[in-house]
Formats: sequence, C-alpha cells, structure tokens
Amino acid sequence: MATIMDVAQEAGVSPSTVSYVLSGKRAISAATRARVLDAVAALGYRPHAGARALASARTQVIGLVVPLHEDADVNVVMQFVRAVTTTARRHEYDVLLLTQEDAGALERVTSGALVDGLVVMDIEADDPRVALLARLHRPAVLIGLPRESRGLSCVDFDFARAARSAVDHLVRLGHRGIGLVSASASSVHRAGYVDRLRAGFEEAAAAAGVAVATSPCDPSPQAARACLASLRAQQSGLTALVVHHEAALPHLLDALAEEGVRLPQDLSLVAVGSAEVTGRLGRAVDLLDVPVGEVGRVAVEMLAERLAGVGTAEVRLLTSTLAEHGSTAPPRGR
Amino acid sequence: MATIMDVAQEAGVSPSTVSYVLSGKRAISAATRARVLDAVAALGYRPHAGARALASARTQVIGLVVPLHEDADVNVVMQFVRAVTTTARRHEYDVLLLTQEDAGALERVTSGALVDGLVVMDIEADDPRVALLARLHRPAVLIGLPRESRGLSCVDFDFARAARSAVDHLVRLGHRGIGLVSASASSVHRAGYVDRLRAGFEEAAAAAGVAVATSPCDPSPQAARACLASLRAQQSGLTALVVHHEAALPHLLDALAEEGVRLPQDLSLVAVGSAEVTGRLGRAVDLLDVPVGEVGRVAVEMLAERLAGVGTAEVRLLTSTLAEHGSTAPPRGR
DNA sequence: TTGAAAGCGCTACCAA
DNA sequence: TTGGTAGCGCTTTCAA
Repeated sequence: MATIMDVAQEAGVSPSTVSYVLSGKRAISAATRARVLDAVAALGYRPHAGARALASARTQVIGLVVPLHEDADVNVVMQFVRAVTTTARRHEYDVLLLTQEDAGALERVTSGALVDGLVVMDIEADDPRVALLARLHRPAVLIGLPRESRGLSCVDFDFARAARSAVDHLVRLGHRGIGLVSASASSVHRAGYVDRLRAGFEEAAAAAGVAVATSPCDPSPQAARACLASLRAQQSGLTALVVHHEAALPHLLDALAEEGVRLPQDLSLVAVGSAEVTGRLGRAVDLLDVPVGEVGRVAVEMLAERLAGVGTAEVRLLTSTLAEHGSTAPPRGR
Repeated sequence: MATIMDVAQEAGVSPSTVSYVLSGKRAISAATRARVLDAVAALGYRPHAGARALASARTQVIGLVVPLHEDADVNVVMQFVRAVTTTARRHEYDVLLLTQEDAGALERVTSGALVDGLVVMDIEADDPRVALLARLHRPAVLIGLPRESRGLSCVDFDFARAARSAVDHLVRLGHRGIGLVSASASSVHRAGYVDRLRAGFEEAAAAAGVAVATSPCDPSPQAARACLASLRAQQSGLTALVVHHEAALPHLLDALAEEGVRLPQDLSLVAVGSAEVTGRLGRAVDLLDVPVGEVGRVAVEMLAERLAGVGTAEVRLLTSTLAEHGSTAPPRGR
C-alpha cells in the first residue's frame, strides 16, 4: 500500500501538503492540489485508518449497539440498521456493529478508541447503560427515552403523543369504549415505549371521559382470540381498538374476520407501528406510522453534529399523523 | 486514557514488557506479570486500537458485507449477523458492518486498513466482487458458491444435495410426480442458491425417473394459489411438493388448507429453509434445515484461521438431514 | 527475563 | 502558499 510519503514524492511536495490537500484544512494552490490528486489517483493511495486515528484522535467510526436477541423485531431492527449505516456513510463514518448481549462492548470500543461515538438502540426508562455512557465521556445518542438523560442525546418516536392522536381520532368519531392491545411484557422485556404509549392512551381516554380496556397480546392466533375476549370482558361497550403490536396485528385481523366482525362497520381499528411492516398486511388499516428509518437517520445526524463539535445534547421526539385507510368510522348507531 | 507508558511507570517496568505481558509473546516472570496486570487494572488501561493497528498491521476487525435491501430475507440476515458477531467476538474480533449497496466499501476498508479480512454474504455464481476480492489480497470468506473461487474461501449450505435428499425421500415413499416451488427471480435477483437447488432437484428426479414441475412463487395468497395451479397444469400426477421459499410457505399451506387438501394424505410436502423461520409456522412440516447461523459461524472460524496464518482457502458446503414432521407419506393408493 | 529504541503512517504545529 | 518535523501509542527487533 502506498503511504503519504510515496504520494508526496510522486507529486514533488511534502507529506504535510498531501495531508492538507486531502483534508482541505489549508489553502493550497490549484497547481499543487492537482499534482497531489494525480499522484493519489496514480498510486491508488488511501490513508491508513490506524495511523490517522492515532495522529488525529478520530476514527471516523461510530459504534451501533443493536438488540440481536430472538425476541427483538427483526424487521424494525433491520430498517433501523439500514438507515444508520447509510446515513453514517453520508457523513464519512463507518459503523462498528455491537450487540446488546456483548456486555463490556461499550467500555471496550470507547476506551480502546475504536469509535468516535455511539448510537445505542432500545434504551429503557431505567437503563443502567445510561449512567455508564455518561461516564465514558463520548458522544452518544440513545434510541429511547430514559428517565434521566444525563447530558446524552436521545431520539425516539413520541409514542405517548401517538396514543393521544389515536384516541382523539376515535373519540371524535363518537367512540366511548376503546381497547388497547400492546406487546406482552415477556416479549419486549421492560421496553419503555410500551408504557409510554399506554400512559398516553390512558391520559387521553381519561381526558375525553371514555372507557378503556387494555390487554397484552402474543403474536399467535390463539393469543389474539384470547386478547379480544379479555378486552370485551373488561369493557362491554368496546367499539374501537388501538393496536400497538405489529406482530400480533395480522392475527387480530384474522380473529376478527373469523368472527364476522367487519372493519370499520362493527369495529374501528387504529394501528401504531412501522408502515414498512404493516404495509405487508393483507388489509390496509388506519395507521400512526412509527418512522423507524427516520429515527435512525436523525440519530446519526445528531451524533455527527456532536462529533463535529456543533450543537448540544438534546432530546428529540418524532411524530407522525394518523393516515386513514378505512378501518375507522363512527360506531354503530351513530 | 492511560497509555502503555503510564502502565509501565506504575508497574516499574518498560513499555515493551507491558506489551509482552499483554500479548503473551514472550516469557515473563510471574512477579513481573502480576505487577503489570495490577497496574493495568488500577489504571483501567486499554490499548489504543489505532496505535496497535499502526504498529502491528492488524486491526482485529473484520468487515461483514450484508444485503440490506428490501427484498433480502430479514430473518435470515439477522440470524447470520448474530452468528457472525458472536463468533467474531469469541476470536477477539470486532465487526464493521458494510452494506452491499455501498459500492467501493470493499476497496475502502481494505486499502484503508480498516479491517483484517472480510465476510461477504450473498455471493452469486458470477459475482463481479469475487475478482475484486481476489485482487485485494486480504483474507475473505464468501457466503455462496461462485463459479470461480479464485483462491478465496467459500461456505454455504449444499442446496443441490438438499434437493436430492428431498427428492430421494419422496421417491422412496413412492411419489412419481414432484413439484418444486422456489423464489421468483425478481425477489432474489440471480441468487445462485435457487439455481443450485433446482439443478439438484432436476438431477435427482431424472435419475429416479420421476416427473417434475417447477414454479416460482411470490409470498402472497394469490401467488400461492397461482403457483399451485401452475404446477398441476404442468404435471397432472403431482403428489408431492418441495418448497424452497420460506416466505411463500405459509401462503401455500393456507391455499392448500382452503382447498381441503390434507398433508400428508392428499399431498406430501418437504420444505427447505431455516428452522428458525419455518418453526414459526402454525404447522410442522418435513424440513431440510438451512443452518444459517452455522454458516455464519463457520465463515468466521475460517476467516480467523486464515488471519492466524493457518489453513488455506477452501470451499465448504454444509449439509443437513431431513427432519420428518408428518407432512410426507406414500401417495394415495399405495 | 527484561530494556531501549526504531519505526508504523499520519496530523498539525512551528517556521519560512 | 509550502516544508520540516515532533509526536500520537503501540509492537518488535536488537541488546543485554
């Protein structure tokens, strides 16, 4: 591999000039710049990442911590990873993949100077990693909404607000008994966003004075049937559903279809989830899109800004508006 | 961050001694080693990855090229990525995530000395990246079976052999008309493994003198129905199916159930695919498991060996045996 | 069994 | 506008 010295020699300049041409951190005459760039091209020169990292204290690599365990939603994780990697590349960063299961990864890559900063997925309300990350003194962007952000940047979808939008929409249509289906605790551990959505749901329902019922659901036909039964038992006047569980949604729709329940005539339904996932359903439903890719993109943009020394840590909650696709209507008899 | 100098000072030894204690490349007295390790622990010392890479010409990072486009099977990709990262960590390697879409990534990470070696997924029979990789002179392991491996290591599942196993099993049961369902060309580009499976299928069928029918299928209820119709049109004596398309399988099963076709009484079915994916079906089917995680694990082991300077490039094809789950039986009237 | 010191290839400061 | 060069933190050879 050619070194910066080889390029300098070939172009008849000093190595520092080559460095400055490449980094653009110094004014260079057009003639010199051209000679250097020619030499770079001729030799196929590429700076040695390690040498550069050593001299500049920057690796141009960001660490991405993803949950790779069984019960993480692979569609969502993939969509997120894709957005992160493509956005990172646009900012001249590469991505080091770290798994949540790899305890010690944060310390290792950070104090070993493997990465300039971190994007950490799936942060829970009381995630112990938040305190650790704060101690590491590296720019980090958390995906999620920890109770204490400790000076770290956070991005997430505003699940509470989405729930309020869904409830408001249904209340406006005249519904007075609304059910919420969310992921069961087992399948998402203590994922904060489930609770945040439920809190928003209950708050909005209380404010509107409507009755609610809630039930977790597993992604299986039986669980879907049981879930519907449970909601009806809790609340006999149930006329609408908010479903915050992409994987269970098809089974719920199947169960309803089997019962002969028609949407929206007999029941209204609003889903909260990624459009890329729900879009693969057989049937279109009213949707509050969780813009997973957008969250990933914003996370990297925020990290890149912090690494560039501009901007400060902040908490950003993305929103979306309800897209109607014919699964909601006024309840029967109105 | 503490440097090796700090540790040396703290332990009262020279920096080279610290280096040797950490690398184990030189005999060190127990006393010295203990003092050094104490100092390391006390200072929380962690070698600077860039400095190490510069001095040793090794980064302890491997590049993993994955297809992150829409139509890649996310379940399979995730399973693979998980196996690669965990295996890599076991060998003291970190993983740099590269996407297939990022043209130039191979050259960049390779000549920039960002990675020691590469694992490249989804290699097609005539993949242009094979020649490029050969030119880069870095250890690489290809997932797939290129026509020319050009001195590179390859790992994959033996799809041709799996097809032969499936056909042999069905022929042994007495079937004389067998259909093959595989992914449509659009959804997998020119993925070589689809062709390899089909070749094995046709070869085994020809050898046994049984009639065949083949039809691609998209993962939708309509496509599944159309696919079944097409197979029957091609071959009226169809009594068994080999399905090499995880995503279409549930729709095929639904379509058959709707028609009142019972497995295995009316039709025998063998699936070829990842157990982790087909396991989530409602119904168990005879399966030739594609051990995705195993392929990832083996790929990293092979790469680690090559990076350690032991072993040579080789082509490894993993196999699996048919697991019976009650979806095959002798055809009607036998 | 240990130490000294020469680089690895680059960046960025100090000079010119 | 350009060059010289110290030094980033480590590995490894040469000496002892």
